[in-house]
Amino acid sequence: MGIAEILLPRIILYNSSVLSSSDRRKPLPTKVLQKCPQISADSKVSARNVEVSKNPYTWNSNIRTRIENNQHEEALGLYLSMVKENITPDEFTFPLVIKACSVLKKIKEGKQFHTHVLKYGFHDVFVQNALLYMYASCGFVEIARKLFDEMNERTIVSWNSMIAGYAKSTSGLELEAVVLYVCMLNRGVCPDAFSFTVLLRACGSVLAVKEAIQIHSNVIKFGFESNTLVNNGLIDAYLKCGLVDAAFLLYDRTNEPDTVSCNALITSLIRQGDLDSAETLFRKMEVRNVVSWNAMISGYVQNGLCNEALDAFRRMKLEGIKPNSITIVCLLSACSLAGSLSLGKWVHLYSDSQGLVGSNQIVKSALVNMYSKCGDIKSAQQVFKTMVKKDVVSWDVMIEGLALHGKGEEALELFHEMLAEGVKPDELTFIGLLNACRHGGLVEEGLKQFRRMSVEFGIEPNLEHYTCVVDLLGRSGQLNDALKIIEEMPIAPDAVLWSALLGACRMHNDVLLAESVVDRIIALDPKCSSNYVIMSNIYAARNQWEEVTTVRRKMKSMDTEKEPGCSLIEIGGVVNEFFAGVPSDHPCCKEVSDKLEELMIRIKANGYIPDTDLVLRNIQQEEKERDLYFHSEKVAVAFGIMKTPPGTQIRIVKNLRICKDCHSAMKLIAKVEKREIIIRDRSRFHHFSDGQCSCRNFW
DNA sequence: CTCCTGCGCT
Repeated sequence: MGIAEILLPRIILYNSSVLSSSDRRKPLPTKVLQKCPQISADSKVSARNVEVSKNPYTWNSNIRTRIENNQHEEALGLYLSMVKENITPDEFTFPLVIKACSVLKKIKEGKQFHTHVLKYGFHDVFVQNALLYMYASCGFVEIARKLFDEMNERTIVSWNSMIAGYAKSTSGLELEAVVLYVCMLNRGVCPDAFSFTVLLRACGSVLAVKEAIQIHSNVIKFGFESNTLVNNGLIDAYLKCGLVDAAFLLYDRTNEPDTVSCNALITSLIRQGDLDSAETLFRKMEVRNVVSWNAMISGYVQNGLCNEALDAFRRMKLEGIKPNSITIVCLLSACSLAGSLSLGKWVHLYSDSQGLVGSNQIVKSALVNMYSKCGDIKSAQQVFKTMVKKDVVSWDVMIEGLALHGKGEEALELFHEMLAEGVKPDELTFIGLLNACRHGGLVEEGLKQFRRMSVEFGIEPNLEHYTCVVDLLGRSGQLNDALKIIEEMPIAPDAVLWSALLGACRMHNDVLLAESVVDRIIALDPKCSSNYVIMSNIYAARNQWEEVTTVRRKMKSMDTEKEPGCSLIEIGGVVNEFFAGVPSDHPCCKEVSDKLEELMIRIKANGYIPDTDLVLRNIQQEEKERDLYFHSEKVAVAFGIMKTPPGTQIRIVKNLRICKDCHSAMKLIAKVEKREIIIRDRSRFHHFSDGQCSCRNFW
């Protein structure tokens, strides 16, 4: 069976259609060849041919073929075999293998080649250029510059490589690209098309409209106006600087619209939030390549449209376009968003079979993220372990994953490991850490890390960090300390931050503080319904029904609606969606209601007392209980129990936070049904089993 | 032989 026959499982999200059996997952082929077959063939050649294979020329052209086919790992493998065969590399070998290091960002191997170069004494300009670019593309711009300054002969490629190094740098050195370009002109070196394409990459960050226009005038001056590559670079530069009209003007003036410029426009439209126009442009394109499809898939995912993203992926394959690792990363994002473990697993197997995982850190980090977000923290940890090179994002996603699953101590341990390996933490590392402490009830530790971040690591806490700390203190009952933090922080608090405090007020029934907090929230964001809901919850819990009515009237006048609770459960490849309330539009609604009633009776016999304080309306006890019964996660659980064999794990994704009542009900359902129930809510994962929850009541 | 625009991880 060929790889092309593997089909994407037809997981239908937000819809109850049935999966057709022919589309089910088929066994996957074995891994891609790691070794290059040509090597063994070469080593078996007869004595007559030995002379030929001793010649580095044959090896060089083999290496070049690999590089042209994007098989950079294999190219480096060939070099090793070559050395093993006692063949001395020549001045043509090094530019090739060093280029492979640049593409793969293998600085360690690159440095080794640098040593070899010095040992063999190859100092020609090709080797020097390759080294220069290798250091620049691995982020060592200063080393590259040192090499550049020491070169006794420079070609236009040397200048372009150095300019590219600055232009692509993320450390604010983009301006240096322009400085060097001007320096080059002053020395009488004439730029070529490459000079402009690399220079234009610096636009959009430090370099703004003014510089883009200046570069454009230089393009005209040196006669590269009709060069497609340069023109595309200009279009992209204008888009990134916000001169969208100018970009479209350049695009319209082009005789033959190019795929690359179209892709840039699509990306820009998506960035502006205009998905419809992006779609229209995409449909009009005559030639669509993998980047075009990736741009659309990424656009759908950014807008939360998982179904459309998957659909685009199917159409892409039908058009015969081969997905690349970027496609995989986008798909994994969609899986994380939908919380669909089965789909995520499929994407993992599929990308492995296509050789798209390999040692790609970004794909691996996306996998770690997907497994954590889909509730399979063990697989996330397994993938993480296989990562040879870990960047700050890899550590961040793993720490955040452990936090989501309430493994606070493990997250802290990992953080120390990260520091020990010399990786510098960033803002998101601390979001992960603070979340880990929040979800693990580690108040002191959380405060310690919060203080550390600016003092030791020079990272100033942002609103999100403050929200974590306020939540951490608030949950543990230290409401005044939380308030103090807000009052003393150097940045202006937003509605979300105040909401964290309001939630804590609800938890500890501090109605006085809540009243002053809610006023501040309404002043900042009058439309957000959840705060009115929390406030009316506080009043309802104290039987202050008049106040409840006032809040709800105010909420109505503000034209806000409560976001409806919604839970997803995937069974046999179909995602079933349940909203709060008696299910009415699901094919099995009557059976689900009956099953739920039955479950409630059984857990009541095991000590379940409905927490009717949580119900908003002033209604009779019995009705209050019915309101609680039909929270979406309870309905979804009843459906899951009904539709799966005894003992099967149940996984649910919920859009809001799980409520206290559902939380205690789930513990008992897990116990009486002898099932493991895993619920992902807006804030974290809850693993229920045998009457307990993994969150130890911190959430 | 070396520099080549567009799409990616919390």
